[in-house]
Amino acid sequence: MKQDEVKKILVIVESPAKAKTIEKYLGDHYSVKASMGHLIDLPRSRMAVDVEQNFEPEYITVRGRATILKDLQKDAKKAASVMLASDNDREGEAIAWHLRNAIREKAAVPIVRIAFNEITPTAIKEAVANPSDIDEAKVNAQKARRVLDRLVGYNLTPLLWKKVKGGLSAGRVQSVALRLICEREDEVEAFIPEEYWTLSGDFRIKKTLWTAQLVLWEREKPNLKTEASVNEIIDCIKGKEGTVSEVREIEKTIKPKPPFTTSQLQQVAANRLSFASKKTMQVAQQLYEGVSIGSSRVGLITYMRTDSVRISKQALEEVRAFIQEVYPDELPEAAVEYLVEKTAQNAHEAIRPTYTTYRPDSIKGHLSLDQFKLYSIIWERFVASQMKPAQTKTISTDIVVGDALFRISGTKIIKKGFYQALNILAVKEEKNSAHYPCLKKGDTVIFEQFHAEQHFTQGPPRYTDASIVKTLEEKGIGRPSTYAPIISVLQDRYYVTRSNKQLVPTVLGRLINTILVSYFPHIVNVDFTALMEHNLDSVEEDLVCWQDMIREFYQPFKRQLDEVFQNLEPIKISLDEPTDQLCEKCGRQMVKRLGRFGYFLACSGFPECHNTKPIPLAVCPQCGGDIVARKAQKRGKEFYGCTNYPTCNFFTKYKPLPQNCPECGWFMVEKYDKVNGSYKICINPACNYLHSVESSTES
DNA sequence: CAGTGAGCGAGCTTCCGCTTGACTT
Repeated sequence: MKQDEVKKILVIVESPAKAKTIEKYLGDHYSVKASMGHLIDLPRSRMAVDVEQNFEPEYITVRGRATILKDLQKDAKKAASVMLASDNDREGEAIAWHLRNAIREKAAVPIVRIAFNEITPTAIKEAVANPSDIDEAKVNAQKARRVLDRLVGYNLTPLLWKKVKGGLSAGRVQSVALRLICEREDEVEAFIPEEYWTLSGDFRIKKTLWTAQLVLWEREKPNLKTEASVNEIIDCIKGKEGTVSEVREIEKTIKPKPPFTTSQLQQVAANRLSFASKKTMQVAQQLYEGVSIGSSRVGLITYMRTDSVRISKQALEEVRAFIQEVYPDELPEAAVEYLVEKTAQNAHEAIRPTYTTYRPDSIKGHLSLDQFKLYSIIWERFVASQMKPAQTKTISTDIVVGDALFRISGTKIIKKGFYQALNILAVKEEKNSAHYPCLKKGDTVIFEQFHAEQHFTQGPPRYTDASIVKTLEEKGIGRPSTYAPIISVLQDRYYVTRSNKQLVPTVLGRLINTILVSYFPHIVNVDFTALMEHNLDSVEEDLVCWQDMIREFYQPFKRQLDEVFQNLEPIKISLDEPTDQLCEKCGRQMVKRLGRFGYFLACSGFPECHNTKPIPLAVCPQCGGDIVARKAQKRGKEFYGCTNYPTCNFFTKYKPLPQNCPECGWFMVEKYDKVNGSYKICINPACNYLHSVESSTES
């Protein structure tokens, strides 16, 4: 009874997983609760920024978050004091500020702000011992950021509704991402592949056949545009003896890479594991929240939304002890330091395993395949980052034949260094050292055969999840928590589609981009965010008042906005795509059209003919009808059924793939299970055709 | 725990950033 009367100190953090850990560190006198992000924000339904009244924002409790806020207020009333421990960055400061205001309304308890940049007992205890006040200037910087994004988004978007059509959107971040993707597509289209040829020659040493590449012809880089030009060279050198003119050895030191930030994790997971950004974050969240190992639940990685490569002292000591034990020769004298980007807000550590001692292989049985893969790359990258560099030796051998210079080179690892910790992350050269021929200057070789090979110059690559995230991060656009949602929103708006792993703009996406770039080039610009961040810094340093910053941006923006609203003619170009289907009602061609609920087939004879139907995805194996996407009653998940329902009740929750089963002709679907990962399989339960996929891009 | 079944062509939609769960019978 008496214990209940002892008032505890209420600590409020953002993430519930963090709350649990911190409560453990702080002990009985503290109660740690989570806000789960922002609880108070601008309403979604209206602008809620009073441009006449000095840009005063109107804040409300976020829909669905009222109970959390009420509970926190209740807890605060019963507490001895409150410590606001939201993340130590701009958004975190704003969360703390809103919480303080809300708690003050209901409870007369002392409220302080505490901050820490890592979840370790030392850091937490130190933070608790050094409370401070909320940094009002930082809060103002967040306010400016929030208001600016609202003004941009909620002004540009209705312009698109009015001039193009409903359901569209525009914003400081998404519209720049769209622009990048569209401009890259322009380059891809403008690119004209050029033919070129290369020449290689085979020679033998004992039993082994080696292939050398032509690198110089008459002392110049060969510029071979046609097969005839290659043959000319071959004619000149055929039958001549080759002489080794030089053998060079180049040694190279290769340093390990820093531990993962969110952006780097998404890039590597996309490139190595074929994970979409969204999937990477979902799986990382699972690892962060914890998996059951034995009877306990273990959070396997640190927080996954971070822009920093910083590592806690405690983790450094642990990983060094681990390396000492497992790879004793690869432990550097001192811990390896990595530079934290100047633009990073640095509120969290890098993404790393919480305990290095949980080696991927030792806990594989407790993880799904995807969890195992993602955990492995996080673990490997972290351990490797604190090991000694690797060393390679490249032997490059030049062989002269007449006026031609051929070269053959091979690289060998001479010191494995951090490569020893890499398994999934290892690349070919790291796994097995390349061969090279044992030749020395003056040796002669006989070329048995020459090969002319035709090539074409490659155009610029389209953006992928990996490369768009990389670019956005480099330009400072978006934050770790938004990289994945940015890609999703472009797809949800039908601005961009995914083809294999590539991001391809749709006709609609390119139209929207053209409008935005034509009339708002300064805003839909990679430099706009950089300028904004620069100004926010001035607000944060209390050099500029946030309203002045916003006003300077808003006045010209508003003028331009009014002008475009008034003078731009509504865009009426057709976005319909022709199909080879004919309307069964009137015989005219059907077209693919984008409606409120996605694409559908419509008769091109509209409005005389009102025939519409869903897009067929596959042929029904039961009755030959069309399989189409359906939604279970409101908010339900999408499923796939036959258009002849209820006569035919064929039904599946798996999305049909474009190809049919080569064995029975039924359609194929992609399934996932924890043991095997993703695979393609025939929908026919009696058919066991299975086609495994190494890559799964969908989440 | 399993079952899930329109419409689009009119009258609602939207921003960025912080965080997790998530339908009905």
